[in-house]
Amino acid sequence: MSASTHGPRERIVYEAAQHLRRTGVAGTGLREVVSAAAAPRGSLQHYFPGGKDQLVGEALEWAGTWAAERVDEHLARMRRPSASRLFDAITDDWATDLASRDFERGCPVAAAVVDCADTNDAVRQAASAALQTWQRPITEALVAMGRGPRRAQALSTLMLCALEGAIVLARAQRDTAPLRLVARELAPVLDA
Amino acid sequence: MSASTHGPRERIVYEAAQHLRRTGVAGTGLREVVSAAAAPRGSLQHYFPGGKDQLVGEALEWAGTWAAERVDEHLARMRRPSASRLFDAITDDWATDLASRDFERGCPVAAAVVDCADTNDAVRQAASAALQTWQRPITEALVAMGRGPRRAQALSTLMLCALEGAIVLARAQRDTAPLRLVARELAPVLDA
DNA sequence: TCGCGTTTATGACACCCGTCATAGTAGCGG
DNA sequence: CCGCTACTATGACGGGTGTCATAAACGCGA
Repeated sequence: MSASTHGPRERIVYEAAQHLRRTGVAGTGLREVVSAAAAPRGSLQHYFPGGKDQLVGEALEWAGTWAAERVDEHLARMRRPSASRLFDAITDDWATDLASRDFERGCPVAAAVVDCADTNDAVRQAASAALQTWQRPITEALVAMGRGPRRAQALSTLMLCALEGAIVLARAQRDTAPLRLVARELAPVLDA
Repeated sequence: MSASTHGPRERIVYEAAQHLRRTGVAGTGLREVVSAAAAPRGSLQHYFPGGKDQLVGEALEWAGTWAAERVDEHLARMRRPSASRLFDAITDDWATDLASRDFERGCPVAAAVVDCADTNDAVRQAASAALQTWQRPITEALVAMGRGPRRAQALSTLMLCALEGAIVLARAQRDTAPLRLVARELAPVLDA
């Protein structure tokens, strides 16, 4: 969960993602990111000639694969996996993260969509791709549990919708209740 | 849905809300809002001495009450209202709005939360209040349908979570499918 | 030791931001 | 007509933004 491999480039991408989670795309200053990453400012134009768009894109990609790996970890840890148990684990992850950091950080993908869906198609596509990266292992797990591909896709979409919305509500009211609620209410649908 | 009463002040608030929906808080420039509202720039410091925070706060409040009224309209139009039918109507509203405007505009409340939950508590509180304003008529309708107050509250929270998340996913992939999906999948839970 | 890619350093650029100070104009009651 | 309030107009300020140009240091192979 910390700064992946130790190069400055990786640290910048990681720190960009974290900053995205807190203040969105427009609120994320490149100078600030670089200084938080303890990286030289000159590295920006060297490693990210595509400018801010490229950096944000890579941050989203990183976040997507990180989330996907996290899903796999949860699945590996379960002795008898089920859809509701997986969703429980994911929402619990987020509830813990939100509460422990005082609701500072949300989902970077949601931040990118909300800020850029209209004005920056490159970022929007990166967000969409990150979402797919995240969703794939969930869908595959559901298939492994016996659902048909279509049904698995629908259920994983439902999970991400409820999760993203619950994160927004949780941050708004500074309370993890929405996350616990969606986990509880969706369980019957997910396990049906 | 257009510019409420015709005063410059109202137009500014309305236009601020619309701009929030497109580019978030940080991406919303005051000069731009004022010019879109065809209002004099001087009106800003006259009507909103609290600065940008006040304007954003009022925009969120306006959006909250507007959404609440919309809920009441849907309920009034139904001959035999049910939880799933109400949720259908709401998601359908959003799907139509998103598609008709090419996924330009999302939910202003989500935008405010994503951008400011960490850095601007005044805006965060305004977002939370708007969410409550929106949720109340839904909860009350569910009570009128026979649910207990606690259950009604839980179900309305579930609706908003799924809706907010579905809006994010829909904008990311430029497809209203997530909205239709959550409406379909949640129906059994809502009507149980 | 030289040379040459890779990486870093730093300052400048033009632009947009929110806020404020200040002066101006309407419009209405007296 | 005056006077006062509500509103508008406009320019400036300080600061932050992403981007670029340019030069310096580094590090490794020859």
